[in-house]
Amino acid sequence: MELRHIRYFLALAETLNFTVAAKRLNMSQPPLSQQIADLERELSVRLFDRHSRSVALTAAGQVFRRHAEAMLAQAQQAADEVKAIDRGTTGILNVAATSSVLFSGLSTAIAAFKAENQNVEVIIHELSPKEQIERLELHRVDACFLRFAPEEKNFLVTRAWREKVGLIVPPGHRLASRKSVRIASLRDEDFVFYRLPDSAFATHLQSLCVQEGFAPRIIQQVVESFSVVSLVSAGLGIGFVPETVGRNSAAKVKYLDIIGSSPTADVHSLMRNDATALARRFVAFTTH
Amino acid sequence: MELRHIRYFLALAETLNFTVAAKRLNMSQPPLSQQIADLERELSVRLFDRHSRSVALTAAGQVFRRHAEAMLAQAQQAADEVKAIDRGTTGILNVAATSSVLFSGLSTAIAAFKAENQNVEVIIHELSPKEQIERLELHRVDACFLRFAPEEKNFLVTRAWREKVGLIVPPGHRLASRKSVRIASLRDEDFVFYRLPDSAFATHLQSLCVQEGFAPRIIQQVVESFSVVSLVSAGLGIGFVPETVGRNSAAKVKYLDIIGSSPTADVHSLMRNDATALARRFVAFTTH
DNA sequence: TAGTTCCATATGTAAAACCTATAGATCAAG
DNA sequence: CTTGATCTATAGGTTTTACATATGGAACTA
Repeated sequence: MELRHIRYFLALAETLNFTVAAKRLNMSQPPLSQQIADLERELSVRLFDRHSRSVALTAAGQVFRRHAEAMLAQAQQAADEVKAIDRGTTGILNVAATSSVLFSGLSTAIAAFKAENQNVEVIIHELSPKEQIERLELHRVDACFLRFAPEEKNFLVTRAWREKVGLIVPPGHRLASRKSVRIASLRDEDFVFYRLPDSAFATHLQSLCVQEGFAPRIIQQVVESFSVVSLVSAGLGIGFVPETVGRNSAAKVKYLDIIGSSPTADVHSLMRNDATALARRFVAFTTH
Repeated sequence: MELRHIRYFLALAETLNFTVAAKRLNMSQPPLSQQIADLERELSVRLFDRHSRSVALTAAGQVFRRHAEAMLAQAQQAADEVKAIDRGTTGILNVAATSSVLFSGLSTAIAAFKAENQNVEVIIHELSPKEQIERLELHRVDACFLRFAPEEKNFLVTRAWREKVGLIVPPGHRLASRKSVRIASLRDEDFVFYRLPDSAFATHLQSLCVQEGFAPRIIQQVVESFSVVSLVSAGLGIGFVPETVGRNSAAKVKYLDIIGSSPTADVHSLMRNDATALARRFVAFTTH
C-alpha cells in the first residue's frame, strides 16, 4: 500500500465516479481503475460497489475512508511540522545558564523569545559552567550561557552581550563611600572569589590583580555571583561581581566601578556545531 | 511522499546505518540512499546527519519519526479493520423487527450473537413491517425481521424460523375451556385483526377463513400482536396470534391450537442484495 | 434501436525504482 | 604515514510499474 493508493481512493470516495476522480487527479481513467483494483486486491476486500451506472462505498470502504483521511492528514502534518522545526519556529529548546546570567537579562530574553515564538518551549537548566559544557556535549542542552567560554572545544561561541565587572564591599567598609576604585588599591583586602581553577572568570580576575602587582588574598571560594554578594554582605570580605548583580542585589552591599584596567564579565553563548535552527535563532536573538 | 519513503525512513532511523537498513529492507544500499535523499528533498529538510562514520537523526528527523510510526500504524490498522469488516466479525448492524418478533426469540438471538461477536454492535429498530421495508431500501437498516415478507421486491428473503399461529380468547369465552379449535367453527365470532391491507399476515389469515367458508367479522384492526392480546384480554373479541405471543403473554387470555388448516406466522429475514458480510452472518445465525 | 455514459481491459510508452560497480571519505591498525 | 576496512554517494544500465491511448461491454436514455 502506498499513499498514492490512499489519494486515489479518497478522490474516488468523494466523487463516486472514476472518470471525474481521474480528471481531478490529473490522470486518465484506466490507471485509476487499475490502482483502485490493486488496492482492493492487496487488502483482499472490495472497497467500492460498481454497479451499472453508480459507484458506492462498501461498508469496508466507509471504514477505510476514515483511516485514509487520517493518514493523509498525518502526512501533511508531518511535513508541516518538520519544516517548522527546520526553520526553528517550533520545538523544544534546552537552555543552560548560571543563575547570575539569568539575572543579568537572560530571563527576560527568554520571555521575549517565547512571546515571539508561541510554538517554542524553552526549558531552562540552571547549571554551573562546567556542567553546562558537559551537558552540551551530551546533547542534553542546546545552548549554554556563561561569562567565560572555553576556547579549545569545537563549539560555536558567540559573545551575547557585554557586561562590566565591579567591586562590592560591605556597608561600613573603608571604601563604602567611594564611587569607583582602582584594582591596585585593593592589595591588602580579603577577597571572596570564584572557585579556582574551575572558573575561567576567576582565573581572569586573578591575573588582573597580578598585573597590578599583587596576588589577591582569597579567604573563600564560591561558584555563584550571588554567593559572593551573600558573603560580602555578611562582612567576610570584598568581591568582584558583574555590574547587574552588584547594582541590583537585594542584599546590603556597596557597588563600585573599577577604573583603569576594567575587567569584563561578558556573557557568551555556546552551541554545538550541529546546532538546530531553533538554537541558532535563539542565540541570534540574545546577541546584541 | 509515499509510504515506501516512510518504511525506508523508519528502517534507517532504527538502524542508523544505510547498509544495515537496506539489508533489512531486502534491497541494496544505493537505492535506499536515493529514496531518503528524495524524501529529504521533497520536505526540503535534512532528516539525517551523515557524518564521517555515523548517521544520526536531526531534530526534524526525530519529530518526523513519531509521525512516520503513526502513519504506518494507521495503515496497518486500516488493513486489519477493513478485513474484519469484510469478514463480518466487526461493525455496526442495524436490525429492524416488530416487537412480537423480538419477543418470539429475536431478542435472545441478538444477545447470543453479540456474545459471540464482541466487536459487533447491534442497533435494534422496532418498526412496523411497512417502515422496515422502507428503511431497508434507504440503507437505514441492514436486516429486517417480520412474519410475512413481500415477494415482489428485489431482496434476499430467508425463512428464519417456523412459528405456528393459534387463537386467543378472553377468559369466560365459550371456547375458553377448549385446547384446540377448527377455523370453521369461528364463523360467528368477533375478531381483533391485523390491519388490512398493510399486513400480509392479515391477508393470509383472512383468506384462510374464506377458504373455510366465511368472512371474519372484524371489529378492530391493530398493528401489533401484543395489541391483539390486549384487546382480546379486555373482551372485545378473539384473535389470531403467533404461538409464543399467545402462550407467554402476561395478560389473561386463553390460547388454543388450530387444527385442520393450521396457519403459520413464520419469521422471515430480509436483506438487500448488497448486504454486508455482517448482515449475512447475522441472518445465517438467526436461521434455523 | 441508436446514442451516450461509464467502467474494465489490452497494449504500448515513459518514468522511476532498483541493481552492480565504483568513487570518495573516514577511521583503525600496522 | 600508509594500508585496509567500512560506509555513503554517484554513475550507468536494467527491470518494474505507473500511466496514456484505444477499445470493448454493460446499462441507461431518447
